Amino acid sequence: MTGELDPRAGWLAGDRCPIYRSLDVVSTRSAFLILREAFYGTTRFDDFAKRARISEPVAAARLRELVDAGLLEREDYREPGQRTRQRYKLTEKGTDLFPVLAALIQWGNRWLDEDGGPIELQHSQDGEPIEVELRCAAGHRVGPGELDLVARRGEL
Amino acid sequence: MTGELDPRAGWLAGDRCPIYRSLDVVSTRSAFLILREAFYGTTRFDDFAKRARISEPVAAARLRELVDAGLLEREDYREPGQRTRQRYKLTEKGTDLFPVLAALIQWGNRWLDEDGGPIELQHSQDGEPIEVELRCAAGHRVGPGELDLVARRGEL
DNA sequence: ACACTGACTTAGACGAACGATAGTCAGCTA
DNA sequence: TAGCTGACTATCGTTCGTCTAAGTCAGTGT
Repeated sequence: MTGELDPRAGWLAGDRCPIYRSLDVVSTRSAFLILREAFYGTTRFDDFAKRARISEPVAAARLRELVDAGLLEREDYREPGQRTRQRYKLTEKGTDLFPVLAALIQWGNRWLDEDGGPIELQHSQDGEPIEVELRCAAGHRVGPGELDLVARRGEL
Repeated sequence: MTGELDPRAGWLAGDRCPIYRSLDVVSTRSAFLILREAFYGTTRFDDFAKRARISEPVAAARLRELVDAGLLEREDYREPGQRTRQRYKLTEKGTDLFPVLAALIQWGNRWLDEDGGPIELQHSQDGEPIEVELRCAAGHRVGPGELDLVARRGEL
């Protein structure tokens, strides 16, 4: 990676760094696993704990944090003949984190599993496999060596 | 997200899940920050510690783990008149993790910073801003509701 | 020969993350 | 009214991630 930004400055190391900030919200394994379950369609407390294979206290803590951070929202709902319960739904902010998970899936499939991984993502319209890619506003696909990191106007 | 996969099965919860496996390699904040620095061009031990703002013992531990996992490689090098030193370089496996970092940058800029974030990624060829996107093999851009999670042949 | 620098390691302490186990509480259902 | 279930909370102990402070060690420059 190149760019006008002098990496020696290290000025991004502070809390303005978007990576650093993002990691404030999802830095733990359990947070990622809870989000994974949310994307898979899990909505109920017990299911989060069971499917993410984390203990209930951890599930409760993580769900609370993710709700506080605005990635999930708690919603009352009632099935006929049942009492009112809560379910957890991804907000737009939470949904927008999906590329991170998708990139982890893709990388894990490619590098950590001999068979290319047990699952893949497909486009529901045509069944074609999905890839995470970097693309510039002009529509070009961007390879690893073709990107610059630049400061926004007024930031340096 | 929909798909043939019954989320209730929870069969992905184990260690075959690519997300889970990926998190084995990079689950800590310091690992992400070390990788961030590697992408920014950092190569030397001290610089990793300083720029990622982590202590030297943590830098040493993380660098060792990342080398063991095959994301970085250690290389001897010698500047004229200097003694032989080591530097850390991203391998292909490590480089291929960049979309994860890029997705975190994008999400952090969008949701955690009022001004859209201090930095952005640009295509070095034409200076256009870069986005992380999901695209299927047929070339369609894939939105949040348009993806299926499916098991690979022989996996279910 | 001695100081200096880069690249670490060692020791000790602390809080956060996590698991296991057990308990609570509200509202159906019998 | 008593039991059952879903959704938690409480307590305890352990491991993990991290820090600070200090020490090591090899090669270079003086």
